[in-house]
Amino acid sequence: MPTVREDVQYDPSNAEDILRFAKELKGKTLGEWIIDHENDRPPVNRKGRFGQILEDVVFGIPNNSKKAPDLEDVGIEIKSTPIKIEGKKKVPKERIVLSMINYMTLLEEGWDMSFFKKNGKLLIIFYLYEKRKRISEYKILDAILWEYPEEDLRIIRDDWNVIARMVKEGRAHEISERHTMYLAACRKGISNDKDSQRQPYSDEKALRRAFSLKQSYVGQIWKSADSESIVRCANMNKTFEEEVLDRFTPYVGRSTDEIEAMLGITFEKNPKSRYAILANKMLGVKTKNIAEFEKADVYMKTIRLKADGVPKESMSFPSFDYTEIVRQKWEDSDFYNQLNRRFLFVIYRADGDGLRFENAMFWSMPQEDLQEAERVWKKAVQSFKESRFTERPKMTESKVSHVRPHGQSGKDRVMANDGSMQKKMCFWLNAKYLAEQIKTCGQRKI
DNA sequence: GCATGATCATGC
DNA sequence: GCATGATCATGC
Repeated sequence: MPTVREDVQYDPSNAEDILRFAKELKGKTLGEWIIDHENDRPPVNRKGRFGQILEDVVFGIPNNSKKAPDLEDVGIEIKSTPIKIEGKKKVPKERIVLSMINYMTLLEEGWDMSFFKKNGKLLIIFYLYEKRKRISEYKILDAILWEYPEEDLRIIRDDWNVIARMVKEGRAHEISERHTMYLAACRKGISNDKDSQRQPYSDEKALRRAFSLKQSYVGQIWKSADSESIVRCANMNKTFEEEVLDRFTPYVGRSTDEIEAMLGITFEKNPKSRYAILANKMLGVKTKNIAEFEKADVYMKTIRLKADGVPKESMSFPSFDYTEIVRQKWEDSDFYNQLNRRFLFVIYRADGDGLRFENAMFWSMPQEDLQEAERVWKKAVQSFKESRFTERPKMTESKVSHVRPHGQSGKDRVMANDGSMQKKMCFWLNAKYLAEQIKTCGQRKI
């Protein structure tokens, strides 16, 4: 029996071609395939039905539960997973369920055979789940070929070991999803005795379980589908930071007009985000979601210097929630988390009427300044606790940071910890402090 | 010229 | 509709 039907429009032995075919599904619905099958395949909304139809009708792979991946030649397993709309965001609706766990054979099969061989490479089709629609109407959002990044694989392998160890210790019946990080043993089927499984080192029956990728991890995969990778095609001998800074090199010293001309962009108006947009363009990416930036928690900020090298403005951070902040400790506060990461400063300097791109640099806050920020934060929190909302730390009181309004207008108010309505505020890094940091950091040279 | 308050533009 | 990054405006 052939692995795939003969009329499929892709080459099942060529991963690239499979991905091409899958990408072409974007924007389509299963309805486009199953019209002719309406009678024998009523599109009832039933768990897993979307995946079955997709594999069968679109990819031409008959339903099976064999050990080998769906596309055996290239070792690719096809998975479809629903995305739902939550507020304004699209997020995964479920975990992705992988192969069943067979407690009796798990240990002898080992990591490779029991897990990696079938689940190591996934072709993931994301579709938009909409409550009132039939599955033939769900729109396919995206398709990606997923291979686990090295650092994720380490964690997943640890997760697998946790599960295997419990089987080895005769505790398969105690396995739970909360024991693992990315990979989980999720329950499968109904929880009655009839459905329970034997395990090798105990007489106790264990629930049927399958390997699955946790919903939060699916969220990471989904996000990465949506972002771009800088190092994907980069020179492997360079570090990530070197690669990033190199992208900016051709523009160093050029005026923003020149850069815009080089990049072929024009601004009709003069949006406040102009230089941030320009920074993204110089990096050579279309979106803001640069995969490595997200993973490494790098925070890109544009800075405009006056001719004398001092930033024109202080640097703002997201506004805080009074009710939250008074309950938080410094170590788990938002401001601490915002500061305690790597920054990428994209720096422009005033030159005549316009601006010149000076350079880009990575920066992290020195420890002693982080302590100073902590002092400012604690002072602000103390004032809020005592309902002294106007006595917030001013720029003159600390060399590092201060608190200032940050709303959409002066009328932009939020509920404070004492129930009163107060102006929306945020922490800022002082312009002068930034000037000093840029100077010392700049001497280390990019 | 600087500190502080206020607001704009974008995108989710 | 609002959070966010960024910048503008004003008064001392």
